[in-house]
Amino acid sequence: MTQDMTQEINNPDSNGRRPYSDVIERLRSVGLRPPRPRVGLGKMLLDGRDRHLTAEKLHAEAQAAAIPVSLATVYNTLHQFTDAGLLREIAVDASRSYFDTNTADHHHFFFEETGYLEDIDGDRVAIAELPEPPAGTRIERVDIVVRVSGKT
Amino acid sequence: MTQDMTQEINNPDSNGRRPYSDVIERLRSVGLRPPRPRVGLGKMLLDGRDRHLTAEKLHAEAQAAAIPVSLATVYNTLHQFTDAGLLREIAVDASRSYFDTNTADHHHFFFEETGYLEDIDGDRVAIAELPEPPAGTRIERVDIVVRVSGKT
DNA sequence: CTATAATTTAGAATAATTCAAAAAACTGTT
DNA sequence: AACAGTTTTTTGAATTATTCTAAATTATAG
Repeated sequence: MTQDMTQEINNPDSNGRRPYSDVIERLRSVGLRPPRPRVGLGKMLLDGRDRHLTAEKLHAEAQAAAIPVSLATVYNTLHQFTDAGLLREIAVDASRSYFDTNTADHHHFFFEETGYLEDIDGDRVAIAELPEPPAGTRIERVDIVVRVSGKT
Repeated sequence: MTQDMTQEINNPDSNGRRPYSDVIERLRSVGLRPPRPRVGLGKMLLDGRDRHLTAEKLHAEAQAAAIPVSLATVYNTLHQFTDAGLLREIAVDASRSYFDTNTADHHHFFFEETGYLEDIDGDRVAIAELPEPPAGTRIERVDIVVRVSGKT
């Protein structure tokens, strides 16, 4: 390897695209450096698709995509991204953590049988009334989970 | 012990109260038999107080109340009660399961720093608009979690 | 290119929960 | 009150998700 990876990563690839630079910029903008595993995961997580992933699933996908990251790094990265506001953590199932690549205002359908999550755009829900937050606190977020089950 | 426990349990105690019979009736009404550990936990869970408990906390309370149940039984019982509709399971924190003794229509404040949960009566919240459930499904429940954090 | 700091890694450790097999308790029937 | 059949509980091991730790690697600034 004659050329170092920092360069290779930022330059246009053989198709003329610059596959990593967007991710690197986003990472930089939230104060995260761009080591290769983090960038690799960033590319999978921050490509604009709205997805709900567990750490295990992301790890498996990374392996499949020939991005060799350890599970510990997957966990670290998910939490770093969440802290930086690039992801959101959702609690629906008590035993697994789901990370949501959609950080816009939105809510979820939760399919009780399958554990599947589906986004509900924020503008399709209207909360007409909500109590004041307890004294000394401020509302960070309102999460709505609509639990549905198959009619059968 | 000359008298068997089944009787003792159903009869008025020395204060003239019948501490177990209500619980036993409720269990029976949902198809659960009244073995002693289950009744003991039922007494702690179904006494009308609105509480949010983890399995560990309930186990500790039971020990403290001289109701010797194993942790496995606590888990079994919590799930049986939940399946029977006597409790509700809440997912807010990914790592712990909370069981809610309040099964009426209501929602929650979640204090992010402490993990504490506070009830919001169902009539203090109004949802003006909600999308149709996905085809082939029916809404089981709408859970709203208002995440708050200390102003400091 | 080197020194320093940050990051990743593998694997051990932890925490919550579930499972499995044996022991105990409950039920309905005599 | 005793019996047989079933349910429930128990203990401790097993599992699963996640976190931690120390060493090795990689990135950054000078």
